Amino acid sequence: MQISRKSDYALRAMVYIAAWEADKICSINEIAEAEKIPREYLAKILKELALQGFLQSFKGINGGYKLAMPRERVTFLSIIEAMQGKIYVNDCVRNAGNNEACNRMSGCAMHAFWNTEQDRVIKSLSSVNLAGLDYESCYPEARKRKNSKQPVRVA
Amino acid sequence: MQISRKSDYALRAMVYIAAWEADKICSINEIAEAEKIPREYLAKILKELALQGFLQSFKGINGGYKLAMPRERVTFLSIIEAMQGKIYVNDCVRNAGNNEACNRMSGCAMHAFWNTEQDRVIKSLSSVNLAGLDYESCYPEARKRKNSKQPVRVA
DNA sequence: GGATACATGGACATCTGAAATCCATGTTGA
DNA sequence: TCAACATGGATTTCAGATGTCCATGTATCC
Repeated sequence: MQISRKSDYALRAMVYIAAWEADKICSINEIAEAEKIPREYLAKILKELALQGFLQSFKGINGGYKLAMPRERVTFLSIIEAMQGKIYVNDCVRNAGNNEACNRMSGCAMHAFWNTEQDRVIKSLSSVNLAGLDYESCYPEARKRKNSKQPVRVA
Repeated sequence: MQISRKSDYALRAMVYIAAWEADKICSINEIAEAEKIPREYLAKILKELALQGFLQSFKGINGGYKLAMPRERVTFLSIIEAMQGKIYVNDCVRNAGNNEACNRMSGCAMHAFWNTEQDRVIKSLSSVNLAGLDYESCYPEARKRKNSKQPVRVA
């Protein structure tokens, strides 16, 4: 895997939105400025996130975006895959099962390793969600959320 | 990180060479054919690996490459970094410490996660080396190495 | 109802680096 | 002298990531 800038932007935007009260609507301009993300590019990303059900969009003046689902349900992995598609540490793993499988598939000396590594990465990225972050130290200006119980990330 | 095809080729080539007795010299053509790697591209890769001290090259007829150091000393990470340079799961981590550090560095809600993830990946890739692979099942045709004690990969 | 501040959508431009190829040259052993 | 190999460098291809522009639609406010 490689976290593309696009995914990183998406994550930052989602984290930013998640830092505020659930009903606050954040505009593209606001997020772009706060997170130093190219405005037009961010617009694309947010639209995509909305299409994929992560965000709810509001048009017109005072428009913008807010989370479309509870923070607990939004994992890093889901955001990243929404932007980049499925991620793989190595083509060796990506091609497992199809006809482009690596030529020494069955006996590939490294295959077991890549598989293990792949699982580990997926598990890690799945283990963090928007409810498990330390918003206070990151966005002190954000109003505190009502239910501020923060599940600890699985080590 | 993302394992580029180049790194994958390099790994496969190194694994192939490591499967044989230490004094066997493998030609580019031989490796290219066995591992299905574009011949000219592989030539570049092997030359680079030689320059960086992983392989020893032999010119002229019957020329080729053999390992330049004990298999134990060649980790996956070292090969990958030789091909791609330092790897990072996210620019957030790459820029740590320099002036392009992410704008919310100190309070970035995700920074701790990426750091942990980065360490984990590095540790994993460092934990496998050319001495810890199951060559028998992968290269049955390869003559068995003399010292065939195979350290088990750290789980 | 007009001005304003938003999102939308699509086309376009840029840029980068991975991946691959070509070919001319040097080296060695039979 | 030939065959089989490595070396070196220039060049190409190509896709995808990244970013920009602009015309259009929509909701709110005065």
